[in-house]
Amino acid sequence: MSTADDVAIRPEDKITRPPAIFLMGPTASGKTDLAMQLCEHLPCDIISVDSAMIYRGMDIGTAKPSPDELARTPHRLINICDPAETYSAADFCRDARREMADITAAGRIPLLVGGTMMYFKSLLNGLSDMPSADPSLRRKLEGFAAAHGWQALHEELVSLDPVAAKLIHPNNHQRVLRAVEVTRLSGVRISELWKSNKTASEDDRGIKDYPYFTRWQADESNSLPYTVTQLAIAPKERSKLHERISSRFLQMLAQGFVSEVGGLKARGDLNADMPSMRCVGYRQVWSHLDGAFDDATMIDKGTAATRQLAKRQLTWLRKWQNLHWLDSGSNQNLTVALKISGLRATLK
RNA sequence: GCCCGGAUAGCUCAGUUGGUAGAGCAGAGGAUUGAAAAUCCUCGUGUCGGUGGUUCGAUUCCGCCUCCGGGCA
Repeated sequence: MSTADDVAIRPEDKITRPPAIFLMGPTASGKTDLAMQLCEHLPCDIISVDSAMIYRGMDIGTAKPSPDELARTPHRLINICDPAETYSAADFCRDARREMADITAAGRIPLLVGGTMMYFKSLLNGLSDMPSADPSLRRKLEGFAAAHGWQALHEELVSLDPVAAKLIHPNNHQRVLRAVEVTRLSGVRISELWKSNKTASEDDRGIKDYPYFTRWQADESNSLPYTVTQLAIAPKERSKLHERISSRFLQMLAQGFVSEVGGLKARGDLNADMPSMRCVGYRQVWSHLDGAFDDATMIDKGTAATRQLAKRQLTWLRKWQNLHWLDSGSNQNLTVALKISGLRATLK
């Protein structure tokens, strides 16, 4: 296995690593518009980094670009799954790398645009080599939890992997389950695969009850072989973002969001627990169609969920390294983005 | 006009047998390795509608006033 230095200091890498651009930002910040503008000035092809736009038939609620826009500026990794399917960060890494290589081979620049920060992070740093989800094992573990309590499954994790058990809150069923799953399938503790450092908590914000923390250490053999310009866009004021979220949600409703969800519901093979139907907006409209609450409540809950999503996206971005910030309200973003990318020489 | 309820955190409400108060939601901060638009953690001082009275002490009891429901005329 190579170390960070092996890779970082090879001078030819600096020369041979092709360019790529990341454009990140919270929902409703204007990413798509800016990306399409960039495409008019750079030889870029867009790859969507969005865990909801992957689904076919989920157009209005995911704020997917219109067919017109897609015809003019194609987006890769949109409409690649049926809403009954699941997709993962690992699937994304594999697909995105394939598309990036394809774009690069054509002499063009991959422009990755989206709001799924976990996907960006995984792509950039690489995921550790661990087994993927095993539905039948998950069913078994969920059954165990249903019978004996989630606390019991967490106790199981304490015996299998005490470090992970310490890092994963017992209430976080999803991650407790995953940690047990990995150990059961691979025989290796997930905390080893994370390459966790057992360290005194130097940085204990948010995890002060936990005496360990981990760093997501890039596996250099896995990390992205590109020279990446990383851009983030958001309004300066949170209140401005909230306004944009609210007006965009109303606009989605005016475009027929409720009947879009109604159509998906009418298929009969989808349910509210699937990842696709847990997406922001879809979940609230689904419940509304079930009669759980009226229009006004659905709008309140839908916009609140969107605001919460945006907040979590900003939490990722706030600590992101090597990020260049753009203000959604500015009209200089295109100029600034071109300048930062250092790719003026390739202007069309 | 009269009677009965309400008036407490941004919202919906609980509560204090009189010792200045707490839930849910919203909001803020954080975590984040195959579900990630997911999942989870942390954070609650607010003239307890106004005003006068009783009291050592009133958000709590009493009077009046204002506003909002509902009922009767």
